[in-house]
Amino acid sequence: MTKDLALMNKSEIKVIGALKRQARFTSAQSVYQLLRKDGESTGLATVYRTLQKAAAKNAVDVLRTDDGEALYRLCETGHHHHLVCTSCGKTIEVEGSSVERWANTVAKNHGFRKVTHVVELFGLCAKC
Amino acid sequence: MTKDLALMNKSEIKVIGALKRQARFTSAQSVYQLLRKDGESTGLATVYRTLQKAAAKNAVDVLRTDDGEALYRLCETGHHHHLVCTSCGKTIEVEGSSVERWANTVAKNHGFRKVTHVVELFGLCAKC
DNA sequence: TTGATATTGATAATCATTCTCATTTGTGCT
DNA sequence: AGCACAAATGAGAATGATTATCAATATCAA
Repeated sequence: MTKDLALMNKSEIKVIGALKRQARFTSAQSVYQLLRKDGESTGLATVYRTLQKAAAKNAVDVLRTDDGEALYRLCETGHHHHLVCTSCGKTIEVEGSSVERWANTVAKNHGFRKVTHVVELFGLCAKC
Repeated sequence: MTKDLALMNKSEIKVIGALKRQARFTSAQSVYQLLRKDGESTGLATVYRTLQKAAAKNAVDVLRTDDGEALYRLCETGHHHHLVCTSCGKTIEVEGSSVERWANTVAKNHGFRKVTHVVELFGLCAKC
């Protein structure tokens, strides 16, 4: 969920605001370009700093392209996963309670603690 | 599963062979260093080429570190997922038929085709 | 052996991300 | 308002994994 605007400083408002306007996962570089087009003077370093801080506190979701580039997205709901169209980038947030249970069971069976999981789905959407 | 050695050329044998000796996910840079320590003259570019080709045909598994570095691993079984210790790197291959079913159902419900999924678990193993 | 073709290793080039640091901005205090 | 000091910022350099380039080398059929 989006952090209350009142709790953000000016840079965070600009960066997260720009991200909010994107419907799909967007790279830090792209966010930087978008801000520049809007006439903002925000620096690239600030964009990276802001996005990483936001990701660290789960305010935005992150995933990686095949070549390792980090993509960010401001999501609506709490914990969820994504179904992403590899052609047009359309992204659907999906629930996965069965996956959560499975992950916890597997972890417990092997004596693992503090387990987190990465679950993302990719494919071609109906239109593509 | 490992491609038959007879079908590999010399470079592939060296690179995949070095990877085979590693118990955990290993970077291309590390594989290169390992080969050098063994006195091999294999070039860095060849290591990258070989690992990527192998990954493309699912002969090795790939995952990414938090900073985007690609890590490779030669796995035993067919399609599976991993439970990785974030401290020592110990990796366990796990099955997830329930996850596969969930992924297919979700994809179908949203009209997606040719769906693939990324599912990895991270945590602290019993020893760490 | 010979010429066509594919592979290789050294090295340079790319490019996202991180680091550095001088400057600006924010904040509490008087 | 004026001031001291901490935090945030932006410009540009530095880093480091990955790619691209290309001449040298290995492969192999005829």
